[in-house]
Amino acid sequence: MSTPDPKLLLAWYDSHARTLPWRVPPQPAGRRVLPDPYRVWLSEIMLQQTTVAAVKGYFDDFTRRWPSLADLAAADLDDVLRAWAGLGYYSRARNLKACANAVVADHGGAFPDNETELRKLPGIGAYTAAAIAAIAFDRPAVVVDGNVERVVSRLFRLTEPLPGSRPLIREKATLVTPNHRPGDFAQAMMDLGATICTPRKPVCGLCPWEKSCLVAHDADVAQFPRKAPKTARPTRHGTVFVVFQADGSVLLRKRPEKGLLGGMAEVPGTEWTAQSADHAEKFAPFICTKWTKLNRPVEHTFTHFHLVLSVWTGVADHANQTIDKHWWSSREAVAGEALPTVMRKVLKAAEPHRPGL
DNA sequence: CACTCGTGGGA
DNA sequence: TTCCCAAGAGT
Repeated sequence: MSTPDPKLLLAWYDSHARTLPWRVPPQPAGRRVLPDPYRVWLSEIMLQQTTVAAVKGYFDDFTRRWPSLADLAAADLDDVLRAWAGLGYYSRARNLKACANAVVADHGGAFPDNETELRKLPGIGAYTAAAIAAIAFDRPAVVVDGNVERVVSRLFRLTEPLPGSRPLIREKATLVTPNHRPGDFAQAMMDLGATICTPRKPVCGLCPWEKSCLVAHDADVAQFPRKAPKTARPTRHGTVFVVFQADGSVLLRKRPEKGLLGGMAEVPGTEWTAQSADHAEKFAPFICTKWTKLNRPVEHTFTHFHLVLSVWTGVADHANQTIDKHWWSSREAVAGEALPTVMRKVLKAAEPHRPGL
């Protein structure tokens, strides 16, 4: 069995590359056209643990609104958070803004072209530094993401489960990464992982590396890469209060800057705890005389826990009361708030109780 | 090193 | 329905 030949993968990529908004298509032999580093960086941040389908719309919105790095550096963080709402992993949005500021302040507004300097920027880890160096600057960086882990684990039939196998995966990835067209090679690995060497039902018959793959003809290709067993997801409980005014506006507040959903908007509520302690009456702000508890709680599953929220709704007794660190969001404004998906679920559940329908 | 940190879609 | 997962980073 021969070592996987980069030329075979690059030839496959030349005819099968996905067309993506942040990408420059593979060029004819001898030509090299590099993409805008700003767009490469933005796409890489958005794509961290996030599907291409989910990213596309956000990428279009961001690049339309902030066409250049300088535009993003000049933006308000809260505007960036509002634009990011729904995409998840919100620390990415904060680091995105911090990174834009740092590149302007410390690098004259141009991204550094090497992994070492890229790695020092907020939100850019080992993978993203290598990806930007390779894709935006065509540097021969070893790019190891989830796709590469899967492809390499299969090519070399690595039986040790993740994450323990990572050092060996990197070693093998280094072995196959060429000095020629490293940017296209990195993107080719991702396209291969996304369209051929997929997690569940890989299409080995269409793979340019089938002949050099040690598991292509196994019955259990999809069992690679092997992974350590996952721990069970606990359930947390909380109570939230959807307070309306007669004009249909709703009371919101801002979550703490750090931690889960950091800096995002929410309706007021209790802490989320393991016990379903319903201290609702004690917590409820004294701005509504009458409260209604929804029959059905709102449920939402995060990466590491499941959340069950009891939802109480009420209409404020007096118009435009000022409440410290809260604000009233009008019907028109709610859509543009930095509300994470779980809070949009809460508002949707309370919608039948909103005045002035 | 192990844990935190979102979401929507597909099987 | 339930589970898994998708171009990881920060601590």
